[in-house]
Amino acid sequence: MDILPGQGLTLKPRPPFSLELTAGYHTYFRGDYGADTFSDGTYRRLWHREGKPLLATVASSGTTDAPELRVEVRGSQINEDDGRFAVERLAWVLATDADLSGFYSLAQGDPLLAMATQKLRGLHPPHTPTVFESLALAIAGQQVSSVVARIIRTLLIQSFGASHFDGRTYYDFPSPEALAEADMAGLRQAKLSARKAEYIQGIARMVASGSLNLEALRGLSQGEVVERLTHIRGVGRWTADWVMIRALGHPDAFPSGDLALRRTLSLLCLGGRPLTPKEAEDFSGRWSPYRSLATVYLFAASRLGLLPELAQVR
DNA sequence: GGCCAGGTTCGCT
DNA sequence: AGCGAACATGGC
Repeated sequence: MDILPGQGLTLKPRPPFSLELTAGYHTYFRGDYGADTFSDGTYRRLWHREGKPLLATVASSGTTDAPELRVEVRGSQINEDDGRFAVERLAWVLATDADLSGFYSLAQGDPLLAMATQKLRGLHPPHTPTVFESLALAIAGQQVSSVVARIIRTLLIQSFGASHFDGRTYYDFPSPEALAEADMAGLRQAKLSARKAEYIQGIARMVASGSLNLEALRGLSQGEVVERLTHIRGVGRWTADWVMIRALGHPDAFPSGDLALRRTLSLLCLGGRPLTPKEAEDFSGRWSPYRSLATVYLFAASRLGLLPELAQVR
């Protein structure tokens, strides 16, 4: 077990940045969720590089306006390249380079967002390490309630993403290879429906075999991403929207089919009157070209129980 | 026990 | 194009 490097790495996010909010979001502000852990001010996440497990821990050593993160990387026989890899991953996962200024300017002219950005100042849009991870997570969570989604996702990660070192068990998101080789019974034990198991395994097999390169979606326009993703069996518009927000870091995606998002919109903006996906889409136009951040802030507010306060704004 | 949840596909009109 | 059913499962 090595710790890298002795003197400690630092990461300087673009201010304002709140580790509490950004890392917290990964766990739905509950301490842990799947492979992500955030407790006692420390964010932990494991992933693999060239088959080697790397455990990164991050704690804040600055403030929201002068942010600085202390990073530690652990693993066996790790080298400086592993360290660089880990820091790069962290920068992406915590979106440390994200520029919030345009969104915050827009928010000044929108009472609801003004309140949300004030409450959630420094929240950067959290990203999944890989496109595959967000895609599989999204499919696992299709249609079911967030409570059920959490159960299914956690089981999936615990069943296929375990990694052992230093006498402990840690979890990474399962590799495409692991899910490609999984037997149907195992996937069903993770409470996936036969259909979802089939979707996820199908994608895992294509990625593992090299016939589908999800990482190549980076750099394509939103329209192209939607086009390509929705051609994959099991992936509809909702799933593509979430992948663009969570994995690709697109600025202006909006999952207008999302029931939770529509309910939030209904409560905060329409006094409880239900709205259709089309209406939600039209409504979201006012937040363009920052609709991804608007979505992230609304979900963060919801998970932190801030919706009642925000509902007062209008 | 029935119905609804952070959808998607498939088979009908 | 648009509509309904099926799909698993937890919670109210």
